[in-house]
Amino acid sequence: MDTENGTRWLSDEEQAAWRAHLYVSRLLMHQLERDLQPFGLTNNDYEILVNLSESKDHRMRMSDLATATLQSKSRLSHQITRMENAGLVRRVNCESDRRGLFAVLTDHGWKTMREVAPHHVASVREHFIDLLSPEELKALHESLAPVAKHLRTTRAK
Amino acid sequence: MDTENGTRWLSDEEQAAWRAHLYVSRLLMHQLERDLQPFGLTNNDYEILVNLSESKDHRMRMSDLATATLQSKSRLSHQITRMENAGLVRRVNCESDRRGLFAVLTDHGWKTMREVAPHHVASVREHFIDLLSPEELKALHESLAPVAKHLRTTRAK
DNA sequence: CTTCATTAGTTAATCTTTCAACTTCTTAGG
DNA sequence: CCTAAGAAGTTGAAAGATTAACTAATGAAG
Repeated sequence: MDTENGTRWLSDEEQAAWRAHLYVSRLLMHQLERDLQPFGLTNNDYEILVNLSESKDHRMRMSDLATATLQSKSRLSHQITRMENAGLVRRVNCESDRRGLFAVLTDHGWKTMREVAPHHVASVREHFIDLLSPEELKALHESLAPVAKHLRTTRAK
Repeated sequence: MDTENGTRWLSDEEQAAWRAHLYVSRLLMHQLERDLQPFGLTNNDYEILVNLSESKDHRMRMSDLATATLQSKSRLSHQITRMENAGLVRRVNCESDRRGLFAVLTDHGWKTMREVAPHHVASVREHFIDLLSPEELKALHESLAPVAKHLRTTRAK
């Protein structure tokens, strides 16, 4: 398996699997983005709506939201500003920690979420879930779990 | 499986698998980017170097390169300009079609590629390939192949 | 209490990506 | 040939992302 200078290059099968993963994840994101476009949302917008929708009182602290969505504080701050301008979300001060802010879903944000979610799920099904058998999906999940764990711990960031 | 308004929501297992995929692909790209950083390259830079390195005469037409890397012509044009400024690549006119341009690897680009590739492969192994058994990898690849095919045909773009 | 390191979040500057308009060249039809 | 449609690529402006510097509040240690 090893070669010349000691590098363990990828075998053909490894290479092919790796490139398939790259290809699928890129194109998939692209396709989901396209399917959200008619609703005036980006993947980023949608992810934030999901997180807030699933949170108690439809609100999250900026930091927690940044962590949950794997974004930097700065990026999230800009993102929330945009979504605030779009009326999807608003900032609310935190009583217990006066440095802190909540991002809170507005009525319009919640309504948008309820309206768009079915289309988004359909999109995820069409371009991913329904193309795999339940067994394949389970295997995929189980294979990915250790990778996820590794990456989670690796990013001391 | 179906519910209320006729939407086929994701089952718990589907949801978990889907989110694992999202999580892994995002964090993985991030990690690879970080590992390339010491060499002054981005994932984008690297991908272009790979494509040119594997091409005859280390050159590709701009359009083909854009297609191969799934980027818009415009984005590629900017990208190549930056890489040209970094001395990794240069533009060369095409004889047979005078609208056309080749992106060509410079000596420095080729040298950079040879130097960085082993580290990048190590990175891909550490954060992905070596975390999966050969069987898992094969299964993953086989599961993803139809998805890739679907996405390729779907994007009339 | 006071000090100081840390945490929460924003902001300005810079870099990258996207979008639409544009130029130049090729090619298919008449 | 001549013309019009399409392809190859670039460009400038606008939107989004990143980086580093900054403000303000918290909280632990003396």
